[in-house]
Amino acid sequence: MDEKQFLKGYDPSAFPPFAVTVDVVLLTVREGVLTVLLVERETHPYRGRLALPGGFVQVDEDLEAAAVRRLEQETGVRRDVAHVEQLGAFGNPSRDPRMRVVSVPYLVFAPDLPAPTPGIGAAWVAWVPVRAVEPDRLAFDHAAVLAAGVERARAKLEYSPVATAFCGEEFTIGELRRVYEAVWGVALDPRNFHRKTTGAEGFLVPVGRDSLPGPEGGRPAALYRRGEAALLHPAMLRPTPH
Amino acid sequence: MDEKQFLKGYDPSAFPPFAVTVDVVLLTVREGVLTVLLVERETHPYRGRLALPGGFVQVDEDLEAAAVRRLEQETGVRRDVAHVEQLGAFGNPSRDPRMRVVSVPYLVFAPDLPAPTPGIGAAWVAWVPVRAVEPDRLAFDHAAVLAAGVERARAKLEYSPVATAFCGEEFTIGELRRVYEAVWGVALDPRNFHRKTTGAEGFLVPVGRDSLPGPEGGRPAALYRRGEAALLHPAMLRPTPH
DNA sequence: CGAATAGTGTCTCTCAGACAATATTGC
DNA sequence: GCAATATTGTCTGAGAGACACTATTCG
Repeated sequence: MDEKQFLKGYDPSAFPPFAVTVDVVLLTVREGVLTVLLVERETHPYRGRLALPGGFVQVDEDLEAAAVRRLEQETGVRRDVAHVEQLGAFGNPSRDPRMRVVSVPYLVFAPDLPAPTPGIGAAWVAWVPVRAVEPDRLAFDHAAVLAAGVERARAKLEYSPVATAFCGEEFTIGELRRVYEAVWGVALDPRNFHRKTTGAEGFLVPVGRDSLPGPEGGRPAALYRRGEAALLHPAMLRPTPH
Repeated sequence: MDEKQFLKGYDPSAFPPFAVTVDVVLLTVREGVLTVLLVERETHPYRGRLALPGGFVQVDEDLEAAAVRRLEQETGVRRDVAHVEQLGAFGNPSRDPRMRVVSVPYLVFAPDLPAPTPGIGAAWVAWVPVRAVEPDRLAFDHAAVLAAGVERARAKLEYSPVATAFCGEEFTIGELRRVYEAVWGVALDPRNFHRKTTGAEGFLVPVGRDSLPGPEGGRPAALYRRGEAALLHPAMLRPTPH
């Protein structure tokens, strides 16, 4: 049988049927606290429980396109103001009581945003500080997905410039430092942080203007934009726990 | 409608039908060269083309279990002599001409092994040096999967002790150095390498015996096993390209 | 002025790369 | 001895954390 005949006669039902979903781990920093967007499910299964936003991938839709679509539908965040990366695949056979589902979560970093309005499939949408999330209250295996996302975020800040995705287009070194402090959950020395960020080749580009002084007073800070570097040299290493 | 009724009346065909496969990027170091295991496909699509070993996930089978099963079926490698980690999800809608397929590749590091015998779905199995793989000759999107696996391997050697998975149970510093040199494709200074590996807390545990002298002559080397550390402190950084 | 934040400089310690020197094997 | 590999040690420079000090704003 030649390939054409083979394809024509091909029977998809010969393969185990799966559904594929995408979930979105949307992280931001609000008031100095690492925060994740959660929805309350309004349909079974796990109706009424908190969950990551997400949904089924359509037949001709790319995985990342599906995640970006759900992101826009449920939160109004456009992909061009955010960093989006795949977090892996979660496919434990018992993770969804309906049928066999493999979920491909995407990790998104966005600047602080106005509170989103509930969208498709969600009764309620809110920003929740990551430290306040009770793992057992999340639907499906979303506690593990969220934990993987937070750990990825912490590691990624060390060697890539993605922390800037949590800031606006222009930002000060102090704002960037508060991002690192929120994601890592540690206090950093402002003086060493300034020296290291401005010293890392291609990380930051000075805008040439100063910020307005903040509500707390203090000297206005120089504004920066993100530079071209894809990797941080030298890396911004987390303080060692011991 | 309560949850029970909902589940009872649930119709899986309401969701887009996907197939899910696992692929295995099995890397080893043979004669100082980073090498990947490839098969020749004996079925459509891409019949006769080179591909990564892999196959469909069964309905009640965990993703990693499916990858380990294919690994054992096609190569005889048991998971306890190898390092296995998920590499992500590849789900471009056009990646398989038969139907919509999402593949979840797994990255495996194993010590040098005897040549495997062809297994299910493969006409031919062989070790191929990674540098000799012609990307356009690979089936599906396996060139991209392989590239992701090799890049992950290179990065992972820097901050984790997984390089030891390429060695046997007991190994010398020189054998470990040749792993790093093969994966990174660079020459390393044996003296600095020795100082750094033996100095990294928990990386290596001395066995207390020496290896037999090699065929090239030279002083016998002390044998080591892998230590308990999950992360390398300090990291083994790749030489910067410039 | 003091409080708050921004930014510069300095000191010390760790660690990376370069490479000298010594140790132990086979031939 | 000579070639090859293993191992220890030494030097120098980059970069980390600790922290003194100056700069600029508001009240």
